[in-house]
Amino acid sequence: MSDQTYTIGEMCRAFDVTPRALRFYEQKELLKPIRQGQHRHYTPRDRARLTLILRGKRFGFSLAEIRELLELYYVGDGQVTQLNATLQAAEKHHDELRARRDELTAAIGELEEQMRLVRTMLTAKADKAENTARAAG
Amino acid sequence: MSDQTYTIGEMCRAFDVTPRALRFYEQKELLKPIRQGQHRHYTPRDRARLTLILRGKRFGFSLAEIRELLELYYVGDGQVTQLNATLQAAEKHHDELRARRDELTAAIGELEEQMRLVRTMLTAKADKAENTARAAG
DNA sequence: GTTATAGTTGACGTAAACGTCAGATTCGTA
DNA sequence: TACGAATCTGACGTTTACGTCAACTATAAC
Repeated sequence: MSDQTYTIGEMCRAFDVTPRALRFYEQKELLKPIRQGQHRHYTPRDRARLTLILRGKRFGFSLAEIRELLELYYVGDGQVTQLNATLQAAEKHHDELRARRDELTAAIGELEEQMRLVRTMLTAKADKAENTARAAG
Repeated sequence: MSDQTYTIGEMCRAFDVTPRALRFYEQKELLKPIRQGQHRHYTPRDRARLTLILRGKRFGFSLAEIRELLELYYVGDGQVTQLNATLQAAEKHHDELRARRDELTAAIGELEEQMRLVRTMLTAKADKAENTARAAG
C-alpha cells in the first residue's frame, strides 16, 4: 500500500532537506507526522504537503503563505459556508499565481530581447574582426 | 528629456519603497545614484534597475541573485570573451525562469482542479439540501 | 535668522528560516 | 548487554532584508 510511513532520515534523503527543516515545518504546523513515542513517522499526506511546501518556497512564498495555500487542499467535508470561504481564498491565490506567471512571461521576453542584442553585438564584432583580417591578408 | 533625476523621496513615492530600502540597495551595489554633496539623485537608469529589483523580489530572488541578473542588462561595449560570458549567464537565467514558469503553470492547473472539486462538493450539498426540502414539503 | 521639511550617516533591533551544537534517548544488532 | 546509528529536545547562532531610532545637515520659506 501507499500509506507507508517514512522516517525523518528517509524524508531528508527523498526530498533533499535537513531534519531541522522538517521539524521547523512541523512547529509551524505545515506538517503533522505521526508520533510513536518520540519518533516521527511521515505519512503520504505529509509527503504530498512537503512537495507543495518546497514548490511554494521556489516560488518565493513565505511559510505563512504556504500554510494558507496548503489549507486549500485537504478540505475535508466541511459546511457550505466553510467551502465557500475556501473557494474564495483559492480564487484569490489563483489570481495571484496567474499574475505572477504573466509577469514571469514578460520578464522572459525581455531577457530574450537582451540576449538577441548581445548576440548582435557579438556577430558585429566577428564581422569586424574578419574584415580586419582580410584587409591585413 | 528623460534624464531627469529623482530625489529619494520622489523615488519612494513612485515605487512605494522606503528610503532605508533604497540606501540598502545602494550599499549592496544594486543602485548607484549620483551624489551632489550628501544628497542622492536617482537617474532613469536607477529607476529601470529598481523596476527590475522589485520584480526580482516578487519572483523570490535574493538581492544577490538580482544583482547578477542586473549585470545581464547594461552590458556596455566589452570584449568578445566578456560578451560570451554574459550570454552564457543569461542563458542560465533564461532556463531557470522558464522552468519556474512551467512549474507555476502546473501549480495553477492543480489549483484549478482543486477548485473544481470544491465546486462539485458545493453543488452536491446544494442538491441534497433541495431534496431534503422537497421531501419535507 | 529661525523654522519647517527633506535628507544624511551610524548603529542597534527584528522577523523569517533555518544551522549548529549539546546532551539525552531509542533501537537494531553483535 | 553493550555499542553504534538514528533520533529527540532545547537553545543559541546566522543570514537576509530591511525597520527604527538618534543626532546632524542642508535648503527653502517666512
